[in-house]
Amino acid sequence: MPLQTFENLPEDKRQRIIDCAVDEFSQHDYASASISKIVANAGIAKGSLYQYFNDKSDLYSYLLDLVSQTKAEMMAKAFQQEKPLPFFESLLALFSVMANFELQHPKLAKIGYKATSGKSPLPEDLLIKGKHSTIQYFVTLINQGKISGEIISDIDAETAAFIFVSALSEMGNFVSAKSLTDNTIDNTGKPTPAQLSEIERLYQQVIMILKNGIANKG
Amino acid sequence: MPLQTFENLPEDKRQRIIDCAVDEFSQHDYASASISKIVANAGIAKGSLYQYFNDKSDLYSYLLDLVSQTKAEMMAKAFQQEKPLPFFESLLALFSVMANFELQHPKLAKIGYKATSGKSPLPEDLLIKGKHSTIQYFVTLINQGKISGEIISDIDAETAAFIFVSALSEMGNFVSAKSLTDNTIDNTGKPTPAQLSEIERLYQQVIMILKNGIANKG
DNA sequence: CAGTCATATGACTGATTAGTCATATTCTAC
DNA sequence: GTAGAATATGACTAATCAGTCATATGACTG
Repeated sequence: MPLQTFENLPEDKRQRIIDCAVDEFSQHDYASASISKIVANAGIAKGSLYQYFNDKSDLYSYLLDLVSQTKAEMMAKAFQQEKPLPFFESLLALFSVMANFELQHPKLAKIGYKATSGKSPLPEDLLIKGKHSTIQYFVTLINQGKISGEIISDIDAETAAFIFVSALSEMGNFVSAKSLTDNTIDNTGKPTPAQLSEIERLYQQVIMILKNGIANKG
Repeated sequence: MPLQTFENLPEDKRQRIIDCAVDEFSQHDYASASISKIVANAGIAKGSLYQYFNDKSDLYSYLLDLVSQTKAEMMAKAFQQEKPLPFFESLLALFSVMANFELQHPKLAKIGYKATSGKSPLPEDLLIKGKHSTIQYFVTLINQGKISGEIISDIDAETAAFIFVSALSEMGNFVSAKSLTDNTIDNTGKPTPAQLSEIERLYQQVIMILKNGIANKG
């Protein structure tokens, strides 16, 4: 965790350091990310950074926390409402949160993606554990769907969960790849209404396919 | 491309160098992969490596070629037969090839995965082009399936293709993650029969879900 | 044996890295 | 104003990196 000195910093300076660190770690994996470049961009002395963080991995942990906290906040907002939703509405809400996270915090999303896709100093078993717990979350959701009768009971929950997680983790890339080819981007960092509706269409289509399949049963 | 001198090398030495380079580039992304470590492991002088390859990126290109050639060979073997298959059988064959590639050449698979998942010196647009062309391949396949009546005609082909590619690219990880938790691994590098049947079950399940969906329509 | 040529070598260069630490500056309290 | 604590600094260390090059080795030729 960062030292107290970092929390004591004036807000703008603290934010500038975070921004520069996020920039660097979103563009390079852990090993290649350069502390020297971060301090140069942030306009502080290297020694100063080591007043705020114990070492490189301490800074990296801080950023990972920032990623998961930001995502968790968006989740909490989306699900703040009442009772458990029907399965496919939960799925829609989840996809929506993930897509919005990608659009509103693309750099944080990249850091998270790098962390889970193998290029981070996280021990291999921790990574696998993380993925496994994400899959388990979906397994639970799917099993609830089976009980409520929304989902075919002899679907393999783990396989279905795997497909969801794959789609979910690649959707961000797909969305941003599509954005790059469109001319609909403004560079304010905020997604345009055109992008938003395009994305909404995308994940509704994805859920449609997962729900009904693509085979013609006529 | 590698220089002629590399092709002239005695087979065992050449293979040792390739093996060490594959080891290094499968464990680290391009920037972090170390030429110094490769030559140390291979037991050759650093100068020697530069007799065989122009520079680091030349060696890397060689490995990427190795990845795509190896995969292409497996594809060719799987599809050497006659006429175009029905859509879902093509899909099954494709999944099968990818899973076998992952199991038989896990290190090459890792290099390929790193190259497409953002951490390589490949220009961004080339990466996107690569992904796009993979998706386009599926789009074509799906559109053929629509014409032949196997696939619902108002499915969005690009969205479906995206789901396939996502599942395909994550399947390798999923398979190897499952292998790690099982006790069924022997360390000869070859997959055990138990693994193979487990994997076959997995991608049959995946195709089942993509085909029919998971919703209960009873 | 001598001459020629392809290959092998590892010390070296200049750049970059994470992290340190003695010194300097700034802030707080009296 | 002044003592003392907290913070800021950047030159420095030791390690590592990709890439170079003068020299050495060894194989083949006449």
